[in-house]
Amino acid sequence: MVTTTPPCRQSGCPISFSLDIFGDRWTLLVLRDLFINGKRRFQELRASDEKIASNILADRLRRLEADGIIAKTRDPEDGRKFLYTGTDKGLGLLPVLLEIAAWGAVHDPDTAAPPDFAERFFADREGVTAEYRARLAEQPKVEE
Amino acid sequence: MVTTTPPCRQSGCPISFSLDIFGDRWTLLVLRDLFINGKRRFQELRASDEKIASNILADRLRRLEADGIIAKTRDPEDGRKFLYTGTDKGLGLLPVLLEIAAWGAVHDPDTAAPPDFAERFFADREGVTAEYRARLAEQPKVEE
DNA sequence: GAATTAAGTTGCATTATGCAAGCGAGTTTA
DNA sequence: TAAACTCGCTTGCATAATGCAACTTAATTC
Repeated sequence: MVTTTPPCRQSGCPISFSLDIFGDRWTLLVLRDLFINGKRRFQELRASDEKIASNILADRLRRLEADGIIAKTRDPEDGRKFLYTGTDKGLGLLPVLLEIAAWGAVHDPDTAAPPDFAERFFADREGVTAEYRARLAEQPKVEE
Repeated sequence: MVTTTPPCRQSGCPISFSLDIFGDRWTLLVLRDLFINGKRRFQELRASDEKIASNILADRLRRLEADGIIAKTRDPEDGRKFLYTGTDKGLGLLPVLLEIAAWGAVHDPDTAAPPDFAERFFADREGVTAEYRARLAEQPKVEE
C-alpha cells in the first residue's frame, strides 16, 4: 500500500506546514481539478492530462480528507460513486492555486491559459478569485 | 548523482508547468530561505530547520539556476563562497510563497508566524508583498 | 605549505512513485 | 435473479527520488 502518512517537518514555519500537506507532485493538481476544473469523482480526476496513477490518487484523496481539505460523500444518484468536494479550509487554497497559475501563465511560452488571465488576476486578485469561487458554487450542492 | 532533469508533464496547464519547477518537497523551502529569510549561501541554506541534504540542495540550486529562477555568483569578499540570489522571474514567486504562508499560518495551530501576519496579508496583499520585496532589496547588491 | 572552510560529489539504504492487473460492492441488463 | 458491467479502489512489483555519511576539490587563512 501507499504511505498515507505524510512527512512532517514540524519547524513551526507556515510554509513548511503547508508543504507537508500539498508539497508534492500531485496534490495541488488534484485540488486544481476539484476547485478550478469542476471535477468531483475519482474517474474524472484520473482522466486528467497528467495521468495520475490510481493508487496515488486514492492516497492523495485519503490524505486530503484526513487533513480536512476535502470531504467525501456518496453520490445520491449512484451509490457506486463518491463525490469529493472542498471544505472551507480547502477552498482557502484557491488563491494559492490561482497565484501559481498566474506565475505559470506568465512564464510558460506554451501556456493554454486564457490570454488575459494573468493580467486580469494581477489587476484584481480578489475579484478574479471570487469569480472562480462563484463558478464552483454553481455546482449542485452536496450535503455534508 | 541526483537527477537534475525534472519531470515534465507538458499538459499546457500553467499550474502543471509551475509544479514541474517547484512542485516537490524542497524547492519552495529553498526559495523561502532565499526570498523571505534573506539567506544567500549554501551553508546558510543547509542550516534550515528542515535539514535538507547537501546533495538535494545542490540539485535544487542547479535546477533553479537552469530554470532562470536564481542566479549564482561568486562572493566578491571570499572567493570560496557563492551567492545565490533571485532573478526577476524568481522574485515573481514571492506572492506564491506569501499566499502559502498565509494559508499555513491560519491553519497551523502551532505556527511560528507573527500573530497578525495572515490578517495583514489578506487585508493588503500587494502592500505586504511590497514590504517583503523591499526587505530583500536592502541586502547589499550583487552584480549579475 | 599545512590546516581550515565552502561547496559540493559519491555510494548506498530507504522511501515514494509508476504501471498493470485484480478485487469487491453497487448497478444495469437479460 | 443471475450475468455482465462500473466504480473506487488495492496489490505486487519495477523504477525513480530522497536521506545519510563520508569523501573530494578549490580557495583561504595561518
